[in-house]
Amino acid sequence: MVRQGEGGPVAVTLGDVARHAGVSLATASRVLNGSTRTVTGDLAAKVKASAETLGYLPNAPAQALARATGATLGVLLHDVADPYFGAIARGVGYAAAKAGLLSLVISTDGDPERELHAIRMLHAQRVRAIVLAGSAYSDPETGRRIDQALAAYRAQGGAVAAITDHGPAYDTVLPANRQGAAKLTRALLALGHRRIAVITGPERMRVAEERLGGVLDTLAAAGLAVPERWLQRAEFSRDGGRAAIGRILDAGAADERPTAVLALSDICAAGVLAELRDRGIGVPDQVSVAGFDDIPLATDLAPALSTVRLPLLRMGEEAVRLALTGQGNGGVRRVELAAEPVLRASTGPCGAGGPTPRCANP
Amino acid sequence: MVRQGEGGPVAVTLGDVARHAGVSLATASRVLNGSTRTVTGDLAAKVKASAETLGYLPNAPAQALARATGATLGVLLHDVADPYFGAIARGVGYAAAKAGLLSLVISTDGDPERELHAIRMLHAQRVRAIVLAGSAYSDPETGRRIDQALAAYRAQGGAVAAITDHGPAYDTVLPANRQGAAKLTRALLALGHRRIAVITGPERMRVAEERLGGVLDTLAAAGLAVPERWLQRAEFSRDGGRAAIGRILDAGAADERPTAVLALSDICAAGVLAELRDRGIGVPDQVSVAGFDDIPLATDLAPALSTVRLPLLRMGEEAVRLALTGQGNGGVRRVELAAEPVLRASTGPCGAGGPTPRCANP
DNA sequence: ATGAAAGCGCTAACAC
DNA sequence: GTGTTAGCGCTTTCAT
Repeated sequence: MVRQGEGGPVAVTLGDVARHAGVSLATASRVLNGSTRTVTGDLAAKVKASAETLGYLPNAPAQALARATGATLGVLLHDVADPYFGAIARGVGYAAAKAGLLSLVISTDGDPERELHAIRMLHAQRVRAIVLAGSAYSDPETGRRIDQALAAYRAQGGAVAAITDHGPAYDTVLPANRQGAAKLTRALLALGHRRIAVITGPERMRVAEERLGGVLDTLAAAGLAVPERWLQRAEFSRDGGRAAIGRILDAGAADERPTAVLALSDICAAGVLAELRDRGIGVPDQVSVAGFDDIPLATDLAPALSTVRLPLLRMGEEAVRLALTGQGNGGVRRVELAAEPVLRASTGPCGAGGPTPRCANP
Repeated sequence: MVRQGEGGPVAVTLGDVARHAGVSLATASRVLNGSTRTVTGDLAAKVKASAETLGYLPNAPAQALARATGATLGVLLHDVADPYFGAIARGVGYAAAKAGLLSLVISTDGDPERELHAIRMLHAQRVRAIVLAGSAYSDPETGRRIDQALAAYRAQGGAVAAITDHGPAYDTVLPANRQGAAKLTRALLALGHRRIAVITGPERMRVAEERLGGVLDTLAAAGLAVPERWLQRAEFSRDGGRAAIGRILDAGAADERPTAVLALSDICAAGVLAELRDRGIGVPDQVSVAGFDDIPLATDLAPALSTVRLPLLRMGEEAVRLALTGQGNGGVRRVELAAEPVLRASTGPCGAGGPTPRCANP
């Protein structure tokens, strides 16, 4: 009942190598795939030579079956084509490669159902680890099912690590969203801005909430509050940002505008910049704009975007490290990664553009 | 000799489901994983119920071993974090998901050795297909070894598809690099530009050569040639573009400047724009700039970048389709995808900025 | 240090 | 339509 690659010659197996080298299957396995047991250098050489001449390539699924765990790992994210996730995927891939693993990347577009399905697929694949990079924001019901799926996976020896908070159950890499946001806010205050608008993400999105918290707390500490019309929620996308700034600008007269707009994601900020340009509003002269993440694009926007730098690649690498080391030993581990503001051309001192903007408290 | 997920309970197997449902292994297999054979609706329901209550999850490696082919596919590219490749990876992932496959993505940074190694890993995984998305430019020696590795993979039933030309051996998705470049060039000519500089990619990079060919031929047809100092090679990266435009500008006096610069990749063009801005050279007033690819970033640059739109997502999807359908039937298939110029704010009529630029033939 | 052999979980002949 | 059974290629115990 042997099926084989459609019409192709069947692959060279370990058995072939063993026979060719005149040793047992066990010995061949030991030399070709790291075992604790040791083999005479003499035989080892012979086996290697045979493998080489025969062009032996191990059958990974067979190994995975026998070892009960594969040489792969999975990453769950919203969209690989999004620069934020692309960079994380790269970091994960890099660390995976260093550990001899291949990485399966799955774009879920933030759809919890697809996320759930993806977890099951990865579990079925017996991946060594799952990295959660999409900022999960699901209804409690689906959230619970996702946690269950993950728990089942872990119960069978799988490792899970999260990037940004996905609940207390997982080892997680935490960029300093809150502190980064606070620092950026202080920088804006130092520039004299008092009339600050904020564009944040969907309500259930943890990263967004953290960042928003950092902003609002800092503002509060300075005795400031953000009027409701200047606090907009938007998808973390270009169009989301564009629409949000539109709402802010349309909410009041021209002299009732904020002097600074803080978009809690760079991709959003790009939309803000675009809309501002279309409306002929000068940045940073009439209004300062800042983002968050420091995706590569940030430098290339005009004006170059002030933002908070997140070590995206590093976040991916760190998550893999977390997942691959000492899982299940002590309690849950959390590694915090610093996030520093980077001030570029899109922000300037309040009132720089002339007498128009009022820099006082709204 | 049963090893199991570190300390965890062992997984529910098909056997468990069969026993629980009171049917044979074969029957359970047939209902749970599509077989041609049909099963009574009655039994089928029972099996499904058992699988559900037991929380059965198939063991993909075991299936792959038994079927001699896995439920995965691999994509080889330079760097997922690069917007061009990120979009392609997304398209591949999308099509893969539609076919019920998971996708392994590997960033090789264009290193032929790593590419070779990656192919072997993917082959070992028994992936169903390999998509070549990195524009291969290797020395002939490594190129040959890569072709061999791919041939071995195909000999065992693997499918290969390429995005952009990777040699005559593979089914390939061909964006109209040459025609797109030609059309863009004609658009520049129509704007009155005659003094055109070109920034292309590394010499061995096929895509770059195709695009360059399109530009040069079109120019030649108009009786124009690009002076050597205005034809620069650069890595397809931001810094590559930046350095290249620097060389062009430094090559002559200010009145010896090109009136238009054609960068054969958007990411390069972003660098060009940055350098121009730093030098205080107005775009498009003093010099027009255009790119190639139409990555999402292009719209967000200031001025928004004129470029050639490539259907990146579609390219990825199409490659998967190619790989997954009728491989090995007729000869090699090539699907051409249109590439249309998109004129935005970074290009303008020659001489628009005042009397300075000479729009005549250099 | 080496070999023989028993599975890992599943699929697909083949028989009924 | 359903069950029996022989592998798929590899790892790992167990004996030598």
